[in-house]
Amino acid sequence: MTITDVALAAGVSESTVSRSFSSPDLLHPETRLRVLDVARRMEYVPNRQARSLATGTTGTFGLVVPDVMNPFFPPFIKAAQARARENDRDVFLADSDEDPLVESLVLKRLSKRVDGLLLCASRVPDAYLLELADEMPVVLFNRAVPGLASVLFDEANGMRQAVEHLAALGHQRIGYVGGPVQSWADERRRAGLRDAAEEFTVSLVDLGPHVPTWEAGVQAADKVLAASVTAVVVFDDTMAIGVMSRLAARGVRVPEDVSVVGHDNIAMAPMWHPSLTTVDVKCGPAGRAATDLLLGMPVGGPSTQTAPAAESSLVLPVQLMIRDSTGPTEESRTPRR
Amino acid sequence: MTITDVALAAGVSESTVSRSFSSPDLLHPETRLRVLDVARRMEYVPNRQARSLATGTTGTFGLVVPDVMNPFFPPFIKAAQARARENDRDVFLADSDEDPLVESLVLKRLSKRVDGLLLCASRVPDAYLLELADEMPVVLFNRAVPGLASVLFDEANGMRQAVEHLAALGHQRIGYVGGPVQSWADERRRAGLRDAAEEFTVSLVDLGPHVPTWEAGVQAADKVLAASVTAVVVFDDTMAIGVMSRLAARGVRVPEDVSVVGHDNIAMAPMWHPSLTTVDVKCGPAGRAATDLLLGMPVGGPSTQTAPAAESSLVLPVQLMIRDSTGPTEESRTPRR
DNA sequence: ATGAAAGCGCTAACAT
DNA sequence: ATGTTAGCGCTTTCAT
Repeated sequence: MTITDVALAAGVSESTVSRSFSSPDLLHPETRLRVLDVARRMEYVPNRQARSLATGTTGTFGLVVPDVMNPFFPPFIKAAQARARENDRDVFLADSDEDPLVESLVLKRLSKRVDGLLLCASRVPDAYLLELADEMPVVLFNRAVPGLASVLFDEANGMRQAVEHLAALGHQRIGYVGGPVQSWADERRRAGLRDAAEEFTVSLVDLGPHVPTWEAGVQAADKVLAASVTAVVVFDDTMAIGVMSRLAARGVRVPEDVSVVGHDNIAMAPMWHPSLTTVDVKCGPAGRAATDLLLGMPVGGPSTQTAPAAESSLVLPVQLMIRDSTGPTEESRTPRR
Repeated sequence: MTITDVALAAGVSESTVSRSFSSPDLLHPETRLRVLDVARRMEYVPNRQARSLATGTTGTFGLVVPDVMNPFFPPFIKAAQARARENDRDVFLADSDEDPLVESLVLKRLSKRVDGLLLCASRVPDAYLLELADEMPVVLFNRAVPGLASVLFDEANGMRQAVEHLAALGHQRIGYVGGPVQSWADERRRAGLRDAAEEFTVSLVDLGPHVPTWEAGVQAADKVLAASVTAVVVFDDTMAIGVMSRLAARGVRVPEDVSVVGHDNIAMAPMWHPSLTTVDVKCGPAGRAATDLLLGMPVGGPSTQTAPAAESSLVLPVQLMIRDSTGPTEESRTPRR
């Protein structure tokens, strides 16, 4: 079933058939309807790759994540592909395995086949991204690069809320179990923590960078104990759960002995015992917003040419969810009256 | 950079350039090398969509899952896309939202743009899948249809191991918290449980079908209690954790009062307290195997024509992981000597 | 072993 | 408002 078949059957030219699909308003409504009807009857569907060749667009965009298995990303992925489909687009998914090298390879491959790129927590250098954005629309998620469009969370505020909360509970020495090196979010959170620590006059102990896995959390727990802090902020919930697991195994009570704050509010956070106090970020809405941003950009050109990308950067609010894993320190515990 | 540019620069015809990429062995090695060198120097990369038009293949396949957010799928997705990339393919990801209607729509869209389809736990009717497989390679995961290639787990054996384990612990009345209706895996497990219950002479209580979410597990927990069983097998780990959460909230001890067995061995299973006894299935290897199966099929034709698909169906072994959520019943507890 | 030429199915000027 | 025509970049007979 090609456009020619339909044209013949409908007694019109190929252009007319083409137009009744691609630019309906250029046609007499009656003609369009008739053609569409014939097409439907013949089960004709325009051939995407042929259209690609002719137009230079693909109706496709690329979605790159560091690790599909990290529960932080699936809500974003789900929302992004849903939004894409609603706009008649398909999405190539690629996993970079948390590796900048793999990521750059993936990007090189994909960039030839898509109209735009949605990059999650990208770990490649700014320059590389700027170059990419010079060829096609690029939207960053959880990573900022001056001049590029991005969807971010208000990391500093999240950390401020966490520290404020812990300080209010009487904690004076707070540890930070860091995330991956090269992670923009981790950098931002470190900065946010530093500022907040100063603001609320608590001391901050850096427990180093980690890959964002449960195992790394387990490993970090011992460092938490060694650092003799009464509270710890952890890069993400997965690690926070690892920390709590190990703490429990060592007979340390949460929150009586150590308070734990996570980040992301993944599905498991409220389910864990004790339920995890965490910075709630809305990944679904973020995925939707990022996709809309991308779809709103003119295809075929640099993502920077039309709108100043800085304008199209979105900072989503975050909210500390206070649950059972944080509590007052022993000393500060208010005596019952 | 088009093939013409390279041809001009290398002083050969377009055909020669084309061949040096697509059918290297048809060329004089020297020519091929020279052309390839020029191409590399010019940063020429063959245009996929143009090739698509000419050959009718796309270098792409579709991966459809019911729910990206279900932790069962990410390992499969990760492995599949990795394997695809290793074979110079890209993958379209689509989420069907556990909805057969959405799934069929997605399938209709994708089928025009891919060389093959990898369908996870598909919920559409057999006939629909057979029709699809008549047009292109199709591989099923966690779903069997006579005549179609699939990658499955040995569901019956998993359930047999679970029941055998529980029976050995002295349980005589076992509940089953079922999975989604329309789910092939759920049907198989039900059948496996029935057989095993007979074999080990225990009675089985059907606690009904559920959507595979934590919330559904929470909800099912009360039914578990009402059914006065001493052990329960749950469709998947996510639900099993929901069951345990609610059980704990109601003051019911696991495994002292009720033993719980999950399915899938998701990352969270060993982390939960008590750690979850579960049927371990290898989703990563399954994803790899399924992708290999798909890539091994001749593109452009029905997936059934060459090899009898039944032959190309893979049943992967499963292994019960015994952890803390299962224990002997109070009565059967061996007295200390 | 290589070249010439005819498309693959569609879109987009350019006519009319 | 619709038809004509010339490609988009590549592959693939068919020649040589």
